[in-house]
Amino acid sequence: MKFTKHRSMILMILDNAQNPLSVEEIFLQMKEAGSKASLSTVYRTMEIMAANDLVIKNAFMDDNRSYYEYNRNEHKHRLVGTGCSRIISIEGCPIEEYAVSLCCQESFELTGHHLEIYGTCPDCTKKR
Amino acid sequence: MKFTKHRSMILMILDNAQNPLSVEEIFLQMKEAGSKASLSTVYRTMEIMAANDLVIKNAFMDDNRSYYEYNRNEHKHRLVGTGCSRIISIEGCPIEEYAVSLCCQESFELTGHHLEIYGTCPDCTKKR
DNA sequence: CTTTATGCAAAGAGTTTGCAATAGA
DNA sequence: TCTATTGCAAACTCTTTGCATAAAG
Repeated sequence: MKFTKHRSMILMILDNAQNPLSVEEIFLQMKEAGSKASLSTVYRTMEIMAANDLVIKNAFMDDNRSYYEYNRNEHKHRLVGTGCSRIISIEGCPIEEYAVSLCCQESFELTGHHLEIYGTCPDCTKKR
Repeated sequence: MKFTKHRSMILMILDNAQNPLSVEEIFLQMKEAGSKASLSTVYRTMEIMAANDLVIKNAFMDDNRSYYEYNRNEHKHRLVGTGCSRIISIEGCPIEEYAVSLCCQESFELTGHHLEIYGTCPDCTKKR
């Protein structure tokens, strides 16, 4: 796997992103930054990067598009304020132990999990 | 919203399904059962049913397709086989108690959470 | 009878692919 | 040099839409 201008730009964009980005969003940010990469290059690159664990492919958006985020190799969960998108990182993992025992019981080989908790933050609650 | 043959058949299929079904899967099952519904009818129907909370639209398969499941109005989590999309429903909610105490501690008002556990099922593990 | 649902075909998104040209190691 | 990457256009898949017809309430 070679490291080209396009690829380092993609990684930089994802590294700076607050949220997972769609291929089109990545492509547009590249364009803004002066890149002339083609859309198919971005598609191909994202696939390769996901296969190499440089990025994580997400599908939680239910709009039939793929989203990608930088893989920081850290296991994190978040409490997300649904009113304002305020985010609180959760210390530790409240589900790991459960996931292990569940997989053991079902004879699955555990590969991961996704957990996010949603709520209304104090400020948003006050405003109502 | 009118109740037609097509619609009751779709609900019946989803009610009997073990997993969320793609539009195409629903369409094929209808065909097998003798229905001549068109694909676009199924697409339109699923959208309407999701808007009316009769079904739940899912997007966790990361193949950029929509999946639908019958809405039993119950809180459910699952263990998803990443190799074959086999799904095992989890009994109870392993995170509810934690979510409540976390929100209490952060002065958030809990509104919900998303939890999904991923693994490789026994069959997929064998095949490797 | 009025409104909503349906079938069909065509259009629209998002994504993938073949191939020749290009650039990294 | 040699192989991996890129751009372009075309192809592909999933989904949506317009419109005339059919069926439900």
